[in-house]
Amino acid sequence: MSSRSTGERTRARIVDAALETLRDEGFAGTTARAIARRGGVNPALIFYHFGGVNELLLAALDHSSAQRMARYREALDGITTVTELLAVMRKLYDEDARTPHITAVRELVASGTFSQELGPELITRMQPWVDFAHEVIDRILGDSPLRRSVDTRDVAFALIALYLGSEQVSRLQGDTSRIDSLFATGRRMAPMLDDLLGHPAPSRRRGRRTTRVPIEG
Amino acid sequence: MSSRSTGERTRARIVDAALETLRDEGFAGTTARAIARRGGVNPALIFYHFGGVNELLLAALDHSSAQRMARYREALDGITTVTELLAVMRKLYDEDARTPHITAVRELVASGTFSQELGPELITRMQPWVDFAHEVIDRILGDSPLRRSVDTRDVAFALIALYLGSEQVSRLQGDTSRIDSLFATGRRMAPMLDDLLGHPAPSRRRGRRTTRVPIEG
Amino acid sequence: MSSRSTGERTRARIVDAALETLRDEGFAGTTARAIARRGGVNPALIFYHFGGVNELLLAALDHSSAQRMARYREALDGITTVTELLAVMRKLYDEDARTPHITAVRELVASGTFSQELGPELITRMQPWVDFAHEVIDRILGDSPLRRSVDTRDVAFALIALYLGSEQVSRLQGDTSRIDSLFATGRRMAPMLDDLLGHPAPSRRRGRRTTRVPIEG
Amino acid sequence: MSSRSTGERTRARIVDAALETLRDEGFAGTTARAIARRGGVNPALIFYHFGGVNELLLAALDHSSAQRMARYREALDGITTVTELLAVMRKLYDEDARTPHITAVRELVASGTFSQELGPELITRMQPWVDFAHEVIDRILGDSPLRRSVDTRDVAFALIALYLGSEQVSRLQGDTSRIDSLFATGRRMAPMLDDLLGHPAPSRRRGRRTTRVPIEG
DNA sequence: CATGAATGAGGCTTCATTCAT
DNA sequence: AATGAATGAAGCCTCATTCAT
Repeated sequence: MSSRSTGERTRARIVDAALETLRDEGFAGTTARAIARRGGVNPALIFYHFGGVNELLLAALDHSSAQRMARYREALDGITTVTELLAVMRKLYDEDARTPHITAVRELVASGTFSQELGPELITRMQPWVDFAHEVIDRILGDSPLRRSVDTRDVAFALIALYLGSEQVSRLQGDTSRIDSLFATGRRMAPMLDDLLGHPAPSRRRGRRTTRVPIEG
Repeated sequence: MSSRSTGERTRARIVDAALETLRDEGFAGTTARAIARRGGVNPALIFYHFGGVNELLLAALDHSSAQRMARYREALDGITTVTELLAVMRKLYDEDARTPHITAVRELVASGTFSQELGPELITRMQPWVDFAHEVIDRILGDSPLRRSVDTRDVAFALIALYLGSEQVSRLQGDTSRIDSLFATGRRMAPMLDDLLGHPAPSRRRGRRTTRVPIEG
Repeated sequence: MSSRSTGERTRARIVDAALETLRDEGFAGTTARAIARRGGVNPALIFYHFGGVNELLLAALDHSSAQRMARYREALDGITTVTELLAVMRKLYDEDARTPHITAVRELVASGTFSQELGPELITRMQPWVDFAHEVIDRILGDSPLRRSVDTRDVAFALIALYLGSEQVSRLQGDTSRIDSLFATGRRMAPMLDDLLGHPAPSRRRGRRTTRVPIEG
Repeated sequence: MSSRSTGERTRARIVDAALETLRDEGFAGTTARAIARRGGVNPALIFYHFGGVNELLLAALDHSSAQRMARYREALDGITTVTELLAVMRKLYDEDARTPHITAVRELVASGTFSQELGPELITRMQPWVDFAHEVIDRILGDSPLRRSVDTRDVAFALIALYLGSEQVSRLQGDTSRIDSLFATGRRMAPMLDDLLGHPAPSRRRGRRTTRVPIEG
């Protein structure tokens, strides 16, 4: 159905343009004019449809976040081991990186932190991700004895911080290969962590893995 | 000796004001006027002494970074275990948080990422920290078997990303207690990691600790 | 038809204001604010409509130049003698002096000479006038024997230099009467030059003129 | 004798630097700082020694003008024919162009025209040159019959205007060869003018020259 | 729904000039 | 005689936002 009204189509164009501008120009470069230029629309439409630039950015964040959350929930559903987690996260991160999502989010979080207008809205919008991370971690930790010494909310917080921080640093350095490498290191250590957590090694490799994971393993 | 010339004192005031403004107003709020107001100084002096706002911010970063690096080197010298590392880092982080340092650095990194002027300078200035982190990690990993599966540069990258990301998220949320909690969790897990790394448990507790660290431990 | 859009009218007002400001305040006094004040317009409109002060000045030059060029071409069409040339030039110069044109042009040329932005643009815009002058000179020199010793491009250059220089000096002195006087002297010498060039004396005076032109002639 | 006091030497350095800056950067680029930088002195010295930038520029003009006037007077002394005039002027112009003089003067005249401070001073300083030109023209015209139709003050004005205008245009175009060419054309026409003025042809060429001067003549 | 025009605030920066030393 | 520091005015330009059409 192409039943979307003209206005809806315009709104979608503007939202997409906003995300792309955030990714390509950064928050400071994401002005009404820059967004409009990229979207091929009149800058005044941003105000007409969204009320202002900040409101547009939040709408764009909501849009992107909803899409990604759905995907994350689907992909991480049923994950119970670190090994699985990392394998799936690797894929999800690739997707995040292929869309403007991750950079746009980080730019918004970074630059909205001191904005009285954006700050509170960003906190609200980050909470579902914190809860979701917590939920996944919780599931993976299961009833492992580690549970007693680990605050799962801390781990959720750390993972989100690491996610944002990694994107930040690699973006600054203009080199994302370190993130690939980090995932690789993570996956080599995952079995060891799963071992600590009392998770059986993946069935297809049962009996072959040990705690010590050689690089080529 | 208070033999500093008038100019040196002014420059120092401006540098301090710049760091404080970064911390309290964020990068976008760190305008020449805002800095000058905070420093009780004529805005033109920023250009007279530093040539421009960006140059001032880099000078401020250099200043803060040099101080912290000296402190970090001194405090982490000789550290060989995760347990020690976390204990010292806890102190260092507290210091970082008491000064404008950490927030200022993160604001600069976040907002300078898309700046053609700041970006390259920030990369250069971040490198010594990356190298330093790598050096410390390297020392702690020693010749542990884990070495074979862990890329120490990935760990250095991850720690720096986690450092920046944690500050970012807690600053957005306006709540730094999560970082305290994270450090606490880290310290409870440290002995386990040290165990994995083949480090002997701290002598005063020898024989009492096991891999499983109870929360109240 | 007064069907010009609001924008066109505003642009025209700004262009006129720019030329008048150049004439009355000189290049250094032709700031965005000064132009806007004179045009009764918000200074930001200069940037909205023209992109910048320099761009506006070039647009104003183009506007004025196009008008004058059309008039010059029309008025000098078919002129073949120095006598005619001076008679027509006298009129054209009066027109130039009644509009902001001539002073504006000279101010732009003078002050744009060292501007990397304006310089090249001014050269480009001066070329048609050089070509036009050359064309007229060429026609007047005809196939006179003088041709062999005179580089017509030199004469074109000299006339333009004289035009700009005369305006410069008389403007500095705040006295334009010298230019009137110079034209008068020129017209008294014109028949002599035409004689040298082999042009017949004007028909209505045929047979009466000689090379020697008495002042009262 | 190196009996010049330190102050005098400094003043001279500043004056030279001012002229060079005018020539190389134009009036707008001739700021206190730019002059001081070029002269290797402290900007405040300009105010200490001259009272202000404008006063310095006038002092520099006086300095340069006095030197050139002495040279012009000496070189043009006794000149009575157009041919001689052009030969000497060719040399003088070369000198003018080798020093910052001519460009500096023109920049000052052009940019000072609208300055309430500089304008009147420039008029005063230009007058001796107008008088001098008039004097030379007067001598060359002698008691030629042309005298009756030519206002010698107009010619003086025209020559000065041509001098300034030529420098202006050639400076804008970044090409001084047209001035060489113009001098050459002038010299080819000079004998004809001298003929009109009743001056005998130069003795060494007596009998060979006619009114018609072929280019290769 | 869309547009072009307009506005006022505020950004960085440069300048001539003065002052204390 | 010389210097480094300091100041206030003014320049250009960009932005979010609003309004009339």
